[in-house]
Amino acid sequence: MRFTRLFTKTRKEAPADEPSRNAELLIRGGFVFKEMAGVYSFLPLGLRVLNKIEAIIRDEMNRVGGMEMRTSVLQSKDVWEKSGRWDDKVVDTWFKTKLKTGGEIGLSFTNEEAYSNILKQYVSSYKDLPIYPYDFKNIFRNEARSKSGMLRGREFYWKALYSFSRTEEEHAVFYEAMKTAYRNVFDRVGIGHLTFMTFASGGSFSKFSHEFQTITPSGEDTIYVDEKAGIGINKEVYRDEVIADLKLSKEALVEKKAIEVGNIFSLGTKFSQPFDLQYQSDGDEMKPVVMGSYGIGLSRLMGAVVEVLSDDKGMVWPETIAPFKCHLVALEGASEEADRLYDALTAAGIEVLYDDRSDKSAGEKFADADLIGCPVRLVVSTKSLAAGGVELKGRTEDKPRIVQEAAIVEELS
RNA sequence: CGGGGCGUAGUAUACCGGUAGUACGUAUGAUUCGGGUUCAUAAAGACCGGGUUCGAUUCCCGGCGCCCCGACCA
Repeated sequence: MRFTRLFTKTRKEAPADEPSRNAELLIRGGFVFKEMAGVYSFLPLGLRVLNKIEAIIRDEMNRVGGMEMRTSVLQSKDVWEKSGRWDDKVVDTWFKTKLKTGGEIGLSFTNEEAYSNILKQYVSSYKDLPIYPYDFKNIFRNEARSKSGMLRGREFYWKALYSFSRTEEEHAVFYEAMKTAYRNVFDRVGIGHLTFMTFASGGSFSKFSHEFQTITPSGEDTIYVDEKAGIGINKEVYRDEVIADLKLSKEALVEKKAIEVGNIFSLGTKFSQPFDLQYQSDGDEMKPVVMGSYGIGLSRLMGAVVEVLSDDKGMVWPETIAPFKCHLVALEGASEEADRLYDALTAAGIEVLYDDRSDKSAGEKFADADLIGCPVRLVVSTKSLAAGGVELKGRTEDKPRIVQEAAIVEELS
């Protein structure tokens, strides 16, 4: 991608009304556009990152047997009345509106009801189970106070998977597989070392739910972490008996602020009962389906990555989700060589953001490269050519090294 | 939802009851060419509604919006 073809621009100054680090950098870098509080549009650079995160999650969900589909955003009232969650006194974050014909509808704020309602039509036998459908979609919550940039939105993009199992035992096996899948996701997007599986309140069907909490001072949640054991306990269940139950010691637990980047939940028959979601067993008995829910907020995850991996110059994207693998800077007097290099890299399938602007100073281009945060920066200039090739520098490295032009493609492959 | 703060060019800010100033960005022309170079010129602005006043961007009221603290958060 040529820089001159991107319609977004970087900004030197941070918006005054965005004190959160993630939104500040994402807006300055031209990754997102703020529509209103808690609502962001994804610009070309931001969408590339979001798509890469999505691809990683999709891959991990498919590996555990997930089946991607897409539930609707508009939801009818009667479906939600079955679970009792249509009532504003029960759920106060609804966005509701009316149909021309008079009916009331809502914009989905979660998916349990939608899935239960759909599956009621398709599940009737033990042969139909287990199944693990999931989707990526925009979710709407009328938050009284959205905040912290991408971390708590009114409209956000998430992945939700629901498991439909025959028995508690079958559910438990899948639940464990999802723990691993989630670990993989956070490792692959580059924040695994800061992300801890955290025990949180479980509701009526299990002792605990599990949250995946990424440690950062800007986090909203308070957790107690045993870094050695790789386990955390959410403040909401931080009690002596819980610590003992998890075989942890109070001395090893350190209080930290963290962002909840994902959670997994055993639902039991909480939703299958009101939706009458049952199956006929091989012993000819009617049994309720055992459910679980597994969510990851992708837009929040993207914000969390920025929050924990950025430095004073800008964003620092892990290669797996960077908008481009390398940022090629052409300086005065080397545009022909830079063009050639861009073509060679592109032909080799390497993603390049090529700063081909002819009216910007070197300093400005370097500042933009740091802000945008691609893992590798290449500089082609008369100076680099005189030194024998192209300058290559990792985003977090101080000093560049010279690589021969002919060796660059191999170096980056 | 309770409390607090704030709404001025695209962005960041200043002043003011009487012609709204600056910087960044943008445009044009020079200049410079390895960490946001320098200079000239130009375009571009008071959230909405009401009130007070000869006159309101400024004061008052209401609305809307934004930010922060708290509450809430499958």
